[in-house]
Amino acid sequence: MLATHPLEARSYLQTAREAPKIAPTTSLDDRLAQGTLRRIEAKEHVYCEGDPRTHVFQVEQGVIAVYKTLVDGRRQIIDFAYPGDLIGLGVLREHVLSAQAVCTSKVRCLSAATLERAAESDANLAIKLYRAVCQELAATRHLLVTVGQRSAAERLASFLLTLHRRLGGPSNMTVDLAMRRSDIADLLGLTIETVSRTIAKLRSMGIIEVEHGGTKVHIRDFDRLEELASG
Amino acid sequence: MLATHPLEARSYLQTAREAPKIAPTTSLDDRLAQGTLRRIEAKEHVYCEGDPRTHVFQVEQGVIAVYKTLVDGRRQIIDFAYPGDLIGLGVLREHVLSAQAVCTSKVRCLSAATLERAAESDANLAIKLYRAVCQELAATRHLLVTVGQRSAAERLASFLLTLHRRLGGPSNMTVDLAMRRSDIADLLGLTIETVSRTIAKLRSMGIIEVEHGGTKVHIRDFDRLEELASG
DNA sequence: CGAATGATTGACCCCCTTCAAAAGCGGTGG
DNA sequence: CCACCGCTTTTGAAGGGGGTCAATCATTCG
Repeated sequence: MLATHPLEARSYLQTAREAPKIAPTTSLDDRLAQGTLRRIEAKEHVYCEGDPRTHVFQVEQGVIAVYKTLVDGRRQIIDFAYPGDLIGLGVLREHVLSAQAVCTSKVRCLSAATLERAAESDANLAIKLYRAVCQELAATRHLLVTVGQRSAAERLASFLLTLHRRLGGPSNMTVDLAMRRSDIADLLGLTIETVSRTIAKLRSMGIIEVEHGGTKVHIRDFDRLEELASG
Repeated sequence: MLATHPLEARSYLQTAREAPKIAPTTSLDDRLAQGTLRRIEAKEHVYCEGDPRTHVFQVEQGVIAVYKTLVDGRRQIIDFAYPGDLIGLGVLREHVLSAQAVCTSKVRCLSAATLERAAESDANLAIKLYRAVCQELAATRHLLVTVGQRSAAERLASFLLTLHRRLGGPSNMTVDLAMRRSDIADLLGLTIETVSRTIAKLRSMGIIEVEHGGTKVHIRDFDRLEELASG
């Protein structure tokens, strides 16, 4: 059967002759490696709500905040994307969320149309996308539980532990808060004042220690932090 | 709430010769049609957190609440799954959430291992799973924004509109609340008392009308309800 | 009917928000 | 070097939205 899509035709021809640039079963990472690298300054947007969804991005360096704003300006951060994370996946032609760099970052850009068309004939790739979205779904659900059910202190504890799991290994007890208090507040459904006060409270309880002008948090009592986060 | 996509043409194998039980490219719907139908009584569980993830389910009838419980009993409902929605997808071998019937329901059961192994060699199927999870991710994000940023009245309005979009067509202004107040509360991160009071408030504002002993809601002023939900 | 379950309503209180001010913390330039 | 400025964070005081506790009402079902 002849391939009908442009990309498939290309891959098919390439496989038959020369070494293909994009083989029928290249991995997601192979494809991403081919994307161009883009540098994003702090507070610059990777994409905005309403933009045509032309690309999918993989964070290489830095932190990207993915968020939704309401008409009156209220903002809910859905996720902080760290190196390795994919952002911009979806089924719609336009972005429903915005993505903004928390600090100077680098992202690899990959054509969404190409990627998703390729996935239509490459089960391996499609499965990878499926798994990536499943991971993201799990993270979003976790945040939903935190925001829907937990107190301010519990939310902060949960947030710090998530950062710790994602950044430092089990031994590294210091996590770097690249984001501002307002970002943490908008992630956890709190105000900056409450975030600040709650951090102070955790500090006074001897659970954490704040360094470097409030940008680094050292976990002093990991067990109590976990207890707080789960309760 | 993984909505499946429209049934596509049957695989060429099936059209060309006999119908195989599971052709290399059967659609998700074909596969689901082969699953056994299981009746679930109200309050009965489809699966529980910690159970081995042996099956994926598609709701055929009724409503299934997918939720997570904290150690102290607090509960966050992640989603109400309605007919057509898929539940139980994921990458882990065990369930991380629980699923419980809100009212007497019917679900179609499909072996998770079989489905996911089939997806590894069937791009078409894998893409369908990918899209289904994307849909669910979008819905979960929407709920997260609601719970993280909106007031009680706004949450209720958002909830009612979501139900309306899902159940009644644009013309049907009456939505059936199959679930109890406690379910709505646990979905929206409120208490049953607040849900009750807020419904009363919307009623006194002339936006909704409650019928059938509190189980049905008639939307009297759709525009004001939308205004509330988006604000 | 009477018991059980769920929904509503009331009174009180607390956690978090809001409003306001002060204090850090870099940068820039005189 | 330090004064100044903008930005962010911290801290304080006051108020409110929703939680908690408790009583009443409604509905269903044995």
